Amino acid sequence: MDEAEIDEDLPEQIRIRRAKRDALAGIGRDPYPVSLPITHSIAEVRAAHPDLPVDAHTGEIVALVGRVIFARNTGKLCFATLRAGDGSQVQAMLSLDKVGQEALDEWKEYVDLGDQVFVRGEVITSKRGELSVLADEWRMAAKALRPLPVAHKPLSEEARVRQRYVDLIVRPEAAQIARLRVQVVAALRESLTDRGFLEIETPMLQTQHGGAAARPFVTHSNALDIDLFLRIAPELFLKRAVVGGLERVFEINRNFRNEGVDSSHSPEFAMLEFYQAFADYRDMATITRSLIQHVADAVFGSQVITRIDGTEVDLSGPWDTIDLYESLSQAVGREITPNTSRAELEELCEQAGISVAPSWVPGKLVEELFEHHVLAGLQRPTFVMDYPVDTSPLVRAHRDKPGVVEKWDLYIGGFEQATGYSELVDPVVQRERLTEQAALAARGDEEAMSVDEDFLRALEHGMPPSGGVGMGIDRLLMNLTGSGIRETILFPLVRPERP
RNA sequence: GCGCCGCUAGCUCAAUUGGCAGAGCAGCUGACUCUUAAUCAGCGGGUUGUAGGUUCAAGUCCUACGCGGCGUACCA
Repeated sequence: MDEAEIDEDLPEQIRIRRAKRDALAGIGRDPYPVSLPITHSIAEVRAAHPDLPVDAHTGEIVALVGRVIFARNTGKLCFATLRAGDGSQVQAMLSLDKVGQEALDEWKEYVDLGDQVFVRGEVITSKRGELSVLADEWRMAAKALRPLPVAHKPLSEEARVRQRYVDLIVRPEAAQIARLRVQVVAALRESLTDRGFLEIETPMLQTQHGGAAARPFVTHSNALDIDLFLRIAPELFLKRAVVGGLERVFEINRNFRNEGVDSSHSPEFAMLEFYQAFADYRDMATITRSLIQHVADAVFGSQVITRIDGTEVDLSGPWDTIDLYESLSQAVGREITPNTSRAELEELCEQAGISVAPSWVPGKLVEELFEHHVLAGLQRPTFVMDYPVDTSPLVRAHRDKPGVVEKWDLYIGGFEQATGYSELVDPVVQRERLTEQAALAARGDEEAMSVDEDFLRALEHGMPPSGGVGMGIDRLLMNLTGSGIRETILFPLVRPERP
């Protein structure tokens, strides 16, 4: 296809903008100049003049760049609202008096919504009081070839996700969430570092499938000629570090799980995991609560947060703690224990309308029943304590209660926000558990872990009693902002568009 | 995976029983020196997701496929 044919296919608005780009170049105005003599950011100008009276002249000359998001042209006076990436805005004014006929005509001819423009001039306020730069000069900073979507109608969710660059321009909340995420992660790092935790990086490409119950993505190393797994969790490597004497470690990084995609699940998601030697799951619950509360204080200045969607979430105070088996027993009006028979659990599942897969272990049935009967009521932050042993192969047995492990799940806003363990450190017991997992895998359970001999060898060198926590970063953002997971991840995975 | 709903102009949406494919914003031309989603006058812009089928006639009905949303299952 030659260029003329391509031009034929382009939508009218893009053809016109291309022509403007070419025309600018034709009159010696670079539509994409390599540098511009900028003196101020829009935010700086705003901050320097917080409350000027109407029709004020400051005498201060500034030169700045912003994207044109609204334009109002009259015969001899043009207005444009310029927005910077941080969301700050200022009005540009071009009057015939100041810029002259030629510059004014060029402005009207070549500037479209979405263009980034440079203006230099005096900081003033208009007769309606709007903070403005009264230009004595303007230049194109970057000509946009595509029209901006309508600013007053919400972009469709698909367009927001597929073209986040546009979403970030037209929807301030999108940029707000992106910036919030950075602050949240920084606050977590600061908190953990202050407690003596070392941030370490462990393999994303792993030769064994372990650390969580999930189906992995598989890839291949040409050099080694072996299949590799994108990690589903960093757990087994962080524990190796603890064995080696790095007694407080954490990692904030991506995990990959080849599973469902919905409003709270993404195939790649960010996770904080941290491990502390000589701590147990109760200590880890305390730390987790103060981490999240510190994030709230640091980012929002309060533990009671008004979210972007207007709803409120209260993260303050001590959080509720409930026992998994006790709360379930209460909810179903019958005592459920780790000894409750599989038949009885299946019957309860049937009554609750839960379809039971034959591969499910009894602990899985208990967790399903718990989610069905108890979970819906959990809006306030709540630690759910003491899980079945057969669904938690990396957790140590409870010190008092037979049949359960020292594990909690933290629920906030109705979904799981974090999980914490007293880690299983006995290499003999760990080997038994992993061997059971491998047997499940051999029977076709694609989520079951394999027997990681190197990990077991590490444990055989003696791992101190330790607590560990995994916390979803995207989900923390969801709880703090009230958004779906695809809004908290800047560029979530989407199926490619067809050519 | 399964089920339901959707896909129409650059963007957001409408189109009655199957009967001429429309609006707002954006764009183009013109007017306007204080606008704020500026206003006024005029004008363009469409392979209705793709491929088939039924019909005198399909945006609308049927089939397949693609993409998306929601629900459900698995998972954090």
